[in-house]
Amino acid sequence: MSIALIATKPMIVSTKGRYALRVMVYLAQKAPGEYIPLKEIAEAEHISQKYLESIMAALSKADFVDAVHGKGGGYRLNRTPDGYTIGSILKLTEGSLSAVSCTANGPEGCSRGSCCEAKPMWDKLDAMIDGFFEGITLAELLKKE
Amino acid sequence: MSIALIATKPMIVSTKGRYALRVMVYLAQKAPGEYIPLKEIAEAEHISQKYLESIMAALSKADFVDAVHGKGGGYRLNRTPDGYTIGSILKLTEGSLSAVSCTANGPEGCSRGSCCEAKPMWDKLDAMIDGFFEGITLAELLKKE
DNA sequence: ATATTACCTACGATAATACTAGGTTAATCC
DNA sequence: GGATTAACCTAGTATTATCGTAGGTAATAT
Repeated sequence: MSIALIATKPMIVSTKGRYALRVMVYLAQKAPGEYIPLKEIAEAEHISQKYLESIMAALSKADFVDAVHGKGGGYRLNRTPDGYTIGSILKLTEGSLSAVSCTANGPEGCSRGSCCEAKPMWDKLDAMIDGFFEGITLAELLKKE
Repeated sequence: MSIALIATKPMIVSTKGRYALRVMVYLAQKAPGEYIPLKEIAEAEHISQKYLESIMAALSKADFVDAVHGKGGGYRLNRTPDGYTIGSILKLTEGSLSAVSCTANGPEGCSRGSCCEAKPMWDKLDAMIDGFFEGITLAELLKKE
């Protein structure tokens, strides 16, 4: 069984980051403290469970969620939803939110950096995007509309 | 001859769009009305001339630049530098500046759109990025620092 | 013990970017 | 008119990252 995917273009936030966000939203909507098995999340959200596993590994290793094995186990949030910024979740899964490669590899990632007319613009853009995502918490995402 | 490239991640603005910007900046710094052959630009900017050709085709077809064949020919800007927004140049070459695929394919590009908690956030982000790039002209990019 | 669930390593399919190759058309200069 | 210059056109390729699959191991429950 294969599902036709809509043609994708490189984006600043890929499927991976958006899946992570959806899992976090799902967990946030559950009773606090309750452990939710990944199978349930994958089915409810129609996301490949196997693919989700790799994402959960990152979230778990970074201590964004608690995990317990075995029956009755699963994942749960570690903090209240207002304790997560969207930026922190996306940075963890995407690695970086830089909009251009010029700024993605540290301050000296671009050899033309010192003489590039556009560099200040990219820096400003990155700062703006970072501020945008760091200014929103998971809790705020839940309040619909 | 092959040049090792720095590992790249998908970005909102790819090499293509940044090359287009560099060409436009280069042309803007020349005497207005003067035709500049692509060979000169490619050498000065250390960009593959062949690759630039495909970018120039888009800029020319969209009437961002004038082009004349033959000796003494080349490309030149069509307007004064303040007549181009960075957004217009990037949209032309990148196709879209959407940060997520959810919003890249029109308002109804995502099947989950109507019930997605994150959709308003993506829309807001896109609007912010669009406003950012549309608020900067080529002329402003030239004024260093 | 067995079922459940997280965790780990490796591989594969697809698609886009960033090129390369080789030509054709149009303009200028001698 | 021929040669040169330079834009334009079509097609192909290498690399890379994303997205997903496959099959196992470790830990916790009944």
